[in-house]
Amino acid sequence: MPHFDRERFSLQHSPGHLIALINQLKDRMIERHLVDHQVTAAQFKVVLLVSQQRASTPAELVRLLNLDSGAMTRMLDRLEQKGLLTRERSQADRRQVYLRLTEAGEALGVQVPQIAADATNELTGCLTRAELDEFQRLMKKMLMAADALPQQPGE
Amino acid sequence: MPHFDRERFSLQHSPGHLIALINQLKDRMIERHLVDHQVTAAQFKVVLLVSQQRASTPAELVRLLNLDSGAMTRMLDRLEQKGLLTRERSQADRRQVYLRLTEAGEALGVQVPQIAADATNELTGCLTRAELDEFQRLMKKMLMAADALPQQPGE
DNA sequence: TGGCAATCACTGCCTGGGCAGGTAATCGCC
DNA sequence: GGCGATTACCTGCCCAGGCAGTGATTGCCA
Repeated sequence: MPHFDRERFSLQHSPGHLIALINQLKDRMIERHLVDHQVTAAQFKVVLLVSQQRASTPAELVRLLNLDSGAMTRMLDRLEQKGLLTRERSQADRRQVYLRLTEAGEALGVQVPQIAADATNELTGCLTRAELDEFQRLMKKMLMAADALPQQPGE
Repeated sequence: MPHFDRERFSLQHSPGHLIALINQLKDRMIERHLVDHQVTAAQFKVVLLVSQQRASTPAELVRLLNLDSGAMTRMLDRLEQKGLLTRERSQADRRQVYLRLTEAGEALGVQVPQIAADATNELTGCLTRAELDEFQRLMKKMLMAADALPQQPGE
Protein backbone atom coordinates (compact mmCIF):
# COMPACT_ATOMS: atom_id res chain seq x y z
CA MET A 1 0.00 0.00 0.00
CA PRO A 2 2.04 2.99 -1.22
CA HIS A 3 1.41 6.25 0.62
CA PHE A 4 3.90 8.54 -1.10
CA ASP A 5 4.84 9.44 -4.63
CA ARG A 6 7.58 11.39 -6.35
CA GLU A 7 5.60 14.54 -7.17
CA ARG A 8 4.57 15.70 -3.76
CA PHE A 9 7.34 14.32 -1.60
CA SER A 10 8.36 16.83 1.04
CA LEU A 11 11.16 15.94 3.43
CA GLN A 12 9.74 18.21 6.11
CA HIS A 13 6.43 16.35 6.23
CA SER A 14 7.73 12.86 5.66
CA PRO A 15 7.55 10.28 8.43
CA GLY A 16 11.26 9.66 7.94
CA HIS A 17 12.15 13.16 8.98
CA LEU A 18 9.73 13.06 11.92
CA ILE A 19 11.39 9.84 13.07
CA ALA A 20 14.79 11.50 12.89
CA LEU A 21 13.50 14.45 14.95
CA ILE A 22 11.89 12.20 17.55
CA ASN A 23 15.04 10.16 17.86
CA GLN A 24 17.06 13.32 18.31
CA LEU A 25 14.62 14.65 20.90
CA LYS A 26 14.70 11.40 22.84
CA ASP A 27 18.50 11.41 23.04
CA ARG A 28 18.57 15.06 24.08
CA MET A 29 16.11 14.35 26.89
CA ILE A 30 18.16 11.42 28.14
CA GLU A 31 21.34 13.48 28.00
CA ARG A 32 19.66 16.23 29.97
CA HIS A 33 18.65 13.81 32.69
CA LEU A 34 22.19 12.42 32.73
CA VAL A 35 23.99 15.72 32.87
CA ASP A 36 25.13 15.20 36.47
CA HIS A 37 26.36 11.65 35.91
CA GLN A 38 29.20 12.11 33.41
CA VAL A 39 27.84 9.58 30.94
CA THR A 40 26.20 9.94 27.54
CA ALA A 41 22.89 8.55 26.31
CA ALA A 42 24.70 5.80 24.43
CA GLN A 43 26.81 4.83 27.43
CA PHE A 44 23.82 4.80 29.73
CA LYS A 45 22.22 1.96 27.77
CA VAL A 46 25.25 -0.23 28.39
CA VAL A 47 25.31 0.58 32.10
CA LEU A 48 21.60 -0.18 32.32
CA LEU A 49 21.85 -3.57 30.62
CA VAL A 50 24.90 -4.69 32.54
CA SER A 51 23.47 -3.44 35.81
CA GLN A 52 20.20 -5.29 35.20
CA GLN A 53 22.24 -8.40 34.32
CA ARG A 54 20.71 -8.64 30.90
CA ALA A 55 24.17 -8.65 29.36
CA SER A 56 27.57 -9.71 30.62
CA THR A 57 29.64 -9.83 27.42
CA PRO A 58 30.20 -7.45 24.48
CA ALA A 59 28.49 -9.90 22.12
CA GLU A 60 25.31 -9.86 24.22
CA LEU A 61 25.28 -6.07 24.22
CA VAL A 62 25.72 -6.06 20.46
CA ARG A 63 22.72 -8.34 20.05
CA LEU A 64 20.52 -6.44 22.49
CA LEU A 65 21.37 -2.99 21.18
CA ASN A 66 21.55 -4.08 17.55
CA LEU A 67 24.78 -2.31 16.75
CA ASP A 68 28.21 -2.95 15.41
CA SER A 69 30.78 -5.05 17.20
CA GLY A 70 33.58 -2.59 16.54
CA ALA A 71 31.53 0.29 17.89
CA MET A 72 30.87 -1.73 21.03
CA THR A 73 34.57 -2.37 21.59
CA ARG A 74 35.25 1.36 21.54
CA MET A 75 32.21 2.11 23.70
CA LEU A 76 33.52 -0.30 26.34
CA ASP A 77 36.97 1.30 26.05
CA ARG A 78 35.44 4.62 27.05
CA LEU A 79 33.43 3.17 29.93
CA GLU A 80 36.49 1.28 31.16
CA GLN A 81 38.57 4.44 30.96
CA LYS A 82 35.93 6.29 32.98
CA GLY A 83 36.29 3.65 35.68
CA LEU A 84 32.70 2.47 35.41
CA LEU A 85 33.37 -1.02 34.10
CA THR A 86 36.03 -3.74 33.94
CA ARG A 87 36.75 -6.42 31.36
CA GLU A 88 37.95 -9.87 32.24
CA ARG A 89 38.72 -12.72 29.89
CA SER A 90 36.46 -15.71 30.41
CA GLN A 91 38.24 -18.88 31.45
CA ALA A 92 35.49 -21.19 30.23
CA ASP A 93 35.48 -19.67 26.73
CA ARG A 94 38.61 -17.68 26.12
CA ARG A 95 37.04 -15.84 23.19
CA GLN A 96 34.60 -14.13 25.52
CA VAL A 97 35.13 -11.17 27.81
CA TYR A 98 33.12 -10.78 30.98
CA LEU A 99 31.92 -7.31 31.84
CA ARG A 100 31.51 -6.17 35.41
CA LEU A 101 30.55 -2.78 36.77
CA THR A 102 32.96 -1.19 39.19
CA GLU A 103 31.72 0.29 42.42
CA ALA A 104 31.15 3.61 40.66
CA GLY A 105 29.41 1.80 37.84
CA GLU A 106 27.09 -0.01 40.23
CA ALA A 107 26.29 3.23 42.02
CA LEU A 108 25.29 4.71 38.69
CA GLY A 109 23.44 1.54 37.74
CA VAL A 110 21.19 1.93 40.75
CA GLN A 111 20.06 5.34 39.57
CA VAL A 112 19.81 4.57 35.88
CA PRO A 113 16.36 2.91 35.76
CA GLN A 114 14.84 5.95 37.44
CA ILE A 115 16.59 8.26 34.96
CA ALA A 116 15.42 6.14 32.04
CA ALA A 117 11.84 6.15 33.34
CA ASP A 118 11.93 9.92 33.89
CA ALA A 119 13.27 10.64 30.42
CA THR A 120 10.78 8.27 28.78
CA ASN A 121 7.94 9.85 30.72
CA GLU A 122 9.10 13.28 29.67
CA LEU A 123 8.95 12.18 26.03
CA THR A 124 5.65 10.31 26.16
CA GLY A 125 3.92 12.19 28.94
CA CYS A 126 1.86 14.21 26.50
CA LEU A 127 0.26 11.01 25.18
CA THR A 128 -2.66 9.14 26.69
CA ARG A 129 -2.15 5.53 27.64
CA ALA A 130 -4.04 4.45 24.53
CA GLU A 131 -1.95 6.71 22.31
CA LEU A 132 1.28 5.38 23.77
CA ASP A 133 0.14 1.80 23.25
CA GLU A 134 -0.80 2.55 19.66
CA PHE A 135 2.51 4.32 19.05
CA GLN A 136 4.44 1.29 20.24
CA ARG A 137 2.22 -1.09 18.34
CA LEU A 138 2.80 0.76 15.07
CA MET A 139 6.56 0.83 15.53
CA LYS A 140 6.61 -2.88 16.30
CA LYS A 141 4.47 -3.53 13.24
CA MET A 142 6.95 -1.77 10.97
CA LEU A 143 9.90 -3.50 12.58
CA MET A 144 8.28 -6.90 12.26
CA ALA A 145 7.33 -6.27 8.64
CA ALA A 146 10.99 -5.59 7.93
CA ASP A 147 12.08 -8.47 10.15
CA ALA A 148 14.10 -5.98 12.13
CA LEU A 149 12.79 -6.65 15.61
CA PRO A 150 15.44 -8.64 17.44
CA GLN A 151 13.60 -11.22 19.53
CA GLN A 152 15.09 -11.69 22.96
CA PRO A 153 14.99 -15.24 24.28
CA GLY A 154 14.07 -15.88 27.88
CA GLU A 155 11.87 -12.87 28.41
CA MET B 1 0.75 11.44 32.91
CA PRO B 2 3.66 9.13 33.76
CA HIS B 3 3.66 5.78 32.00
CA PHE B 4 6.88 4.27 33.33
CA ASP B 5 8.49 3.73 36.70
CA ARG B 6 11.85 2.63 37.99
CA GLU B 7 10.92 -0.90 39.05
CA ARG B 8 9.78 -2.37 35.80
CA PHE B 9 11.76 -0.37 33.28
CA SER B 10 13.01 -2.57 30.48
CA LEU B 11 15.11 -1.04 27.74
CA GLN B 12 13.98 -3.65 25.24
CA HIS B 13 10.32 -2.72 25.60
CA SER B 14 10.73 1.00 26.05
CA PRO B 15 9.52 3.37 23.35
CA GLY B 16 12.96 4.96 23.35
CA HIS B 17 14.59 1.79 22.14
CA LEU B 18 11.86 1.20 19.55
CA ILE B 19 12.44 4.71 18.24
CA ALA B 20 16.15 4.01 17.92
CA LEU B 21 15.42 0.79 16.02
CA ILE B 22 12.92 2.49 13.70
CA ASN B 23 15.36 5.28 12.99
CA GLN B 24 18.07 2.74 12.21
CA LEU B 25 15.72 0.77 9.96
CA LYS B 26 14.67 3.90 8.08
CA ASP B 27 18.28 4.89 7.35
CA ARG B 28 19.16 1.39 6.25
CA MET B 29 16.23 1.36 3.83
CA ILE B 30 17.26 4.72 2.36
CA GLU B 31 20.85 3.57 2.03
CA ARG B 32 19.71 0.44 0.25
CA HIS B 33 17.73 2.47 -2.27
CA LEU B 34 20.76 4.75 -2.75
CA VAL B 35 23.31 2.02 -3.23
CA ASP B 36 23.76 2.78 -6.93
CA HIS B 37 24.08 6.53 -6.46
CA GLN B 38 27.26 6.86 -4.37
CA VAL B 39 25.63 9.01 -1.68
CA THR B 40 24.64 8.28 1.89
CA ALA B 41 21.27 8.76 3.58
CA ALA B 42 22.54 11.93 5.25
CA GLN B 43 23.89 13.36 2.01
CA PHE B 44 20.71 12.57 0.14
CA LYS B 45 18.73 14.93 2.37
CA VAL B 46 20.97 17.81 1.38
CA VAL B 47 20.73 17.01 -2.32
CA LEU B 48 16.94 16.77 -2.00
CA LEU B 49 16.55 20.13 -0.27
CA VAL B 50 18.91 21.99 -2.57
CA SER B 51 17.41 20.36 -5.64
CA GLN B 52 13.89 21.30 -4.54
CA GLN B 53 15.16 24.84 -3.88
CA ARG B 54 14.11 24.73 -0.28
CA ALA B 55 17.63 25.66 0.76
CA SER B 56 20.45 27.56 -0.92
CA THR B 57 22.82 28.25 1.98
CA PRO B 58 24.37 26.14 4.75
CA ALA B 59 22.43 28.09 7.39
CA GLU B 60 19.13 27.21 5.74
CA LEU B 61 20.07 23.54 5.65
CA VAL B 62 21.02 23.68 9.31
CA ARG B 63 17.61 25.10 10.19
CA LEU B 64 15.65 22.67 8.03
CA LEU B 65 17.54 19.59 9.12
CA ASN B 66 17.92 20.72 12.71
CA LEU B 67 21.57 19.87 13.00
CA ASP B 68 24.89 21.37 13.87
CA SER B 69 26.57 24.04 11.79
CA GLY B 70 29.99 22.43 11.98
CA ALA B 71 28.57 19.10 10.89
CA MET B 72 26.97 20.84 7.92
CA THR B 73 30.27 22.39 6.85
CA ARG B 74 31.89 18.98 6.72
CA MET B 75 28.88 17.44 4.99
CA LEU B 76 29.15 20.06 2.26
CA ASP B 77 32.88 19.42 2.04
CA ARG B 78 32.15 15.80 1.18
CA LEU B 79 29.44 16.65 -1.34
CA GLU B 80 31.71 19.23 -2.95
CA GLN B 81 34.55 16.73 -3.12
CA LYS B 82 32.22 14.24 -4.79
CA GLY B 83 31.50 16.84 -7.44
CA LEU B 84 27.80 17.07 -6.65
CA LEU B 85 27.73 20.62 -5.36
CA THR B 86 29.58 23.94 -5.51
CA ARG B 87 29.95 26.75 -2.99
CA GLU B 88 30.09 30.38 -3.92
CA ARG B 89 30.44 33.37 -1.61
CA SER B 90 27.42 35.65 -1.73
CA GLN B 91 28.14 39.18 -2.94
CA ALA B 92 25.09 40.72 -1.28
CA ASP B 93 25.97 39.30 2.14
CA ARG B 94 29.55 38.19 2.25
CA ARG B 95 28.96 36.04 5.33
CA GLN B 96 26.77 33.72 3.33
CA VAL B 97 27.70 30.97 0.90
CA TYR B 98 25.43 30.03 -1.97
CA LEU B 99 25.04 26.37 -2.75
CA ARG B 100 24.45 25.11 -6.25
CA LEU B 101 24.21 21.57 -7.56
CA THR B 102 26.58 20.61 -10.33
CA GLU B 103 25.33 18.82 -13.41
CA ALA B 104 25.90 15.50 -11.68
CA GLY B 105 24.17 16.83 -8.58
CA GLU B 106 21.14 17.93 -10.58
CA ALA B 107 20.99 14.57 -12.31
CA LEU B 108 20.86 12.93 -8.92
CA GLY B 109 18.41 15.51 -7.64
CA VAL B 110 15.95 14.49 -10.33
CA GLN B 111 15.92 10.93 -9.09
CA VAL B 112 16.00 11.64 -5.39
CA PRO B 113 12.28 12.32 -4.76
CA GLN B 114 11.39 8.96 -6.28
CA ILE B 115 13.99 7.26 -4.12
CA ALA B 116 12.72 9.03 -1.03
CA ALA B 117 9.14 8.05 -1.81
CA ASP B 118 10.14 4.43 -2.46
CA ALA B 119 12.08 4.15 0.78
CA THR B 120 9.31 5.79 2.80
CA ASN B 121 6.75 3.50 1.24
CA GLU B 122 8.90 0.52 2.05
CA LEU B 123 8.97 1.57 5.69
CA THR B 124 5.30 2.50 6.06
CA GLY B 125 3.77 0.19 3.49
CA CYS B 126 2.67 -2.26 6.16
CA LEU B 127 0.47 0.41 7.75
CA THR B 128 -3.02 1.40 6.66
CA ARG B 129 -3.62 5.00 5.73
CA ALA B 130 -5.28 5.59 9.11
CA GLU B 131 -2.39 4.02 10.97
CA LEU B 132 0.15 6.13 9.12
CA ASP B 133 -1.82 9.30 9.85
CA GLU B 134 -2.03 8.38 13.51
CA PHE B 135 1.68 7.57 13.65
CA GLN B 136 2.57 10.97 12.25
CA ARG B 137 0.06 12.73 14.50
CA LEU B 138 1.55 11.16 17.61
CA MET B 139 5.10 12.08 16.64
CA LYS B 140 4.08 15.66 15.94
CA LYS B 141 2.26 15.78 19.27
CA MET B 142 5.42 14.76 21.14
CA LEU B 143 7.56 17.18 19.18
CA MET B 144 5.18 20.04 19.77
CA ALA B 145 4.91 19.24 23.48
CA ALA B 146 8.69 19.57 23.67
CA ASP B 147 8.67 22.60 21.38
CA ALA B 148 11.01 20.68 19.08
CA LEU B 149 9.08 20.92 15.85
CA PRO B 150 10.81 23.51 13.68
CA GLN B 151 8.08 25.45 11.94
CA GLN B 152 8.91 26.26 8.36
CA PRO B 153 7.68 29.64 7.13
CA GLY B 154 6.20 29.97 3.68
CA GLU B 155 4.82 26.47 3.33
C1' DT C 1 28.22 57.63 13.41
C1' DG C 2 30.36 54.46 16.40
C1' DG C 3 30.04 50.52 18.89
C1' DC C 4 27.80 46.34 20.19
C1' DA C 5 25.12 42.28 19.28
C1' DA C 6 23.80 38.89 16.11
C1' DT C 7 24.70 36.03 12.17
C1' DC C 8 27.38 33.08 9.09
C1' DA C 9 30.72 29.82 7.93
C1' DC C 10 34.39 27.41 9.57
C1' DT C 11 37.78 24.66 12.71
C1' DG C 12 39.44 21.49 16.38
C1' DC C 13 38.23 18.05 19.40
C1' DC C 14 35.24 14.68 21.03
C1' DT C 15 31.65 10.64 20.90
C1' DG C 16 29.46 7.43 18.03
C1' DG C 17 28.20 3.97 14.27
C1' DG C 18 29.21 0.99 9.92
C1' DC C 19 32.22 -1.92 7.22
C1' DA C 20 36.10 -4.81 6.22
C1' DG C 21 39.65 -7.43 7.76
C1' DG C 22 42.49 -9.99 11.28
C1' DT C 23 43.39 -13.28 15.10
C1' DA C 24 42.31 -16.47 18.44
C1' DA C 25 39.26 -19.82 20.29
C1' DT C 26 35.59 -23.04 19.93
C1' DC C 27 32.31 -26.11 17.69
C1' DG C 28 30.70 -29.66 14.57
C1' DC C 29 31.28 -33.30 11.91
C1' DC C 30 33.66 -36.95 9.66
C1' DG D 1 41.89 -36.62 16.37
C1' DG D 2 41.68 -33.20 12.80
C1' DC D 3 39.84 -29.89 9.61
C1' DG D 4 36.60 -26.38 8.13
C1' DA D 5 33.05 -23.29 9.76
C1' DT D 6 31.60 -20.29 13.17
C1' DT D 7 32.02 -17.13 17.00
C1' DA D 8 34.11 -13.39 19.79
C1' DC D 9 36.75 -9.55 20.16
C1' DC D 10 39.54 -6.22 18.25
C1' DT D 11 41.58 -2.72 14.73
C1' DG D 12 41.81 0.70 10.94
C1' DC D 13 39.35 3.56 8.12
C1' DC D 14 35.39 5.87 6.96
C1' DC D 15 31.03 9.08 7.69
C1' DA D 16 28.36 11.64 10.94
C1' DG D 17 26.83 14.81 14.81
C1' DG D 18 27.61 17.96 19.05
C1' DC D 19 30.12 21.60 21.44
C1' DA D 20 33.11 25.45 21.89
C1' DG D 21 35.58 28.91 19.96
C1' DT D 22 37.17 32.02 15.85
C1' DG D 23 37.03 35.66 12.31
C1' DA D 24 34.50 38.18 9.16
C1' DT D 25 30.40 40.62 8.14
C1' DT D 26 26.12 42.78 8.93
C1' DG D 27 22.33 44.99 11.50
C1' DC D 28 20.81 47.85 14.97
C1' DC D 29 20.44 51.66 17.72
C1' DA D 30 21.89 54.84 21.25
